[in-house]
Amino acid sequence: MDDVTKFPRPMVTVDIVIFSMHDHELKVLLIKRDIQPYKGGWALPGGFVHIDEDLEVAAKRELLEETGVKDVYLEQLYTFGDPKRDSRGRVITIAYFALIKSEGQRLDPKTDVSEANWFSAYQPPKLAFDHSKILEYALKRLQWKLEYTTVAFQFLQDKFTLTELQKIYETILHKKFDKRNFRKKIFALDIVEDTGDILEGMAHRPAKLYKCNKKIGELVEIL
Amino acid sequence: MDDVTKFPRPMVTVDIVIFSMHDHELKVLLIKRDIQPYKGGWALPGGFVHIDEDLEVAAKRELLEETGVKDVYLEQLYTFGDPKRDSRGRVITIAYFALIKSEGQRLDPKTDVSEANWFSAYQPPKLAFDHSKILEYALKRLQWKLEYTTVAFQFLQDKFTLTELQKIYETILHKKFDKRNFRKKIFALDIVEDTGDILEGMAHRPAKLYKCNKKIGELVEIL
DNA sequence: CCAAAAGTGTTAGTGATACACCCATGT
DNA sequence: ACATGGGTGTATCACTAACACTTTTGG
Repeated sequence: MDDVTKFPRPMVTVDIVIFSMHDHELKVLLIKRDIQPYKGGWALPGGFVHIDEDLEVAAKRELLEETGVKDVYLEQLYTFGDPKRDSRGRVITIAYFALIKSEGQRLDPKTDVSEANWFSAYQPPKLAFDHSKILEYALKRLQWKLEYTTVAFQFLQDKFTLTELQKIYETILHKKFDKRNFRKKIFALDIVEDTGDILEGMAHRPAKLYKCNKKIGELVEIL
Repeated sequence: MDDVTKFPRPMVTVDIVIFSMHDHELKVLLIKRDIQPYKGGWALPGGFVHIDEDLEVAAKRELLEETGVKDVYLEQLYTFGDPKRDSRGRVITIAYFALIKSEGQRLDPKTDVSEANWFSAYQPPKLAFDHSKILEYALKRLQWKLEYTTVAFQFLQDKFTLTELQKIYETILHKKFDKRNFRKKIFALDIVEDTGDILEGMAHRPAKLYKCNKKIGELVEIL
């Protein structure tokens, strides 16, 4: 058996768990399958890796094709390879984890998909294949990243208020933070900068707008 | 294109970065390749995933076949899929991260391999394919795991002295710790238990032997 | 008695938590 | 003037970091 290229080969896909924050709720983007198996069911966007295509490139391509979403924060999540996870045969999937700014983009699926939609990440519908397991794994990663890196800013526009930032943390980690302590911590970490602008038009005192001065995803112990 | 099983398929392998601690040095297990490409060169143990085999099972099987090592702590590390990483064609590899007790096992390669040996993990020889990159990634994971989980105990026998434990940390993280503070921390975390035994026969005061009372890899902020 | 590693406490500083009131705006 | 969320400081407690000497053994 010297010619290793003769081994039977599995199929390889990428699946993307993409999160966003809408109306103070964490959302995950799902697509409605228009082919079997699980036709008509909801699934993570994803698809087959082309034979000459890098994995991350494949993930970005599938995301764009199936949902119209681009310019995301993307990182590899985990590879799922249970031999029985797909009834069509051996399919190994490399799952990716993506974040996108709230109200960032319109959904505009192009291929293979009848519909793409945002769902509550904590109460998703039943999902095809082992996608529920992948989603759970992604949620854990998101929580971890929030506490130890600056990914939270990825959910926000370039300019944001500290209350918006705090809500991101509270929503994803399911706990309340003390406003004064939260701000003290953020300032002490020196990860935001006052832009000088304020958010007007509210029926209360206008909030200062800040921007992030670290690279997204940079390792900084936040909480 | 409804029959997705007709897509051209990549090859899929697993590679295992297995660490151990010998003579206060972190070691990685490498095998000498006896087939092309990189014949005669050093590489991480690994090989093709069988068509009906779970990924973790494949990693354990390859490790046993190529090195004789079993009963390891094993977790998935990362999936490397650069289309050019293997000259034989498209090969995607799921890298695993493994730890084994010091002086745990004898090396006893069975197949496809002329030789298996331990090398300094920080000054390894030139490696085949992109295995240097995989090793670097594994070293980072190891350092992280050491600080935030109880994996360090995986390097030690069931009973160990606190100085042995401290040396694991110092060797892998490249820094010295104060003996008193280190012990205070470990005791405060309540992760070790006095066995009542002592390590005799040294030309100095004998050390107490402790055991770990947490599951290996459990999440506990150590340092 | 010497060498070598084991074992042990205190202090000062830093960061975490808990907590309540005034401010600026739109209606 | 009132409702709404924005913005701020202090006191306590817990944890971290720095630091040196005595103990026990074998040779």
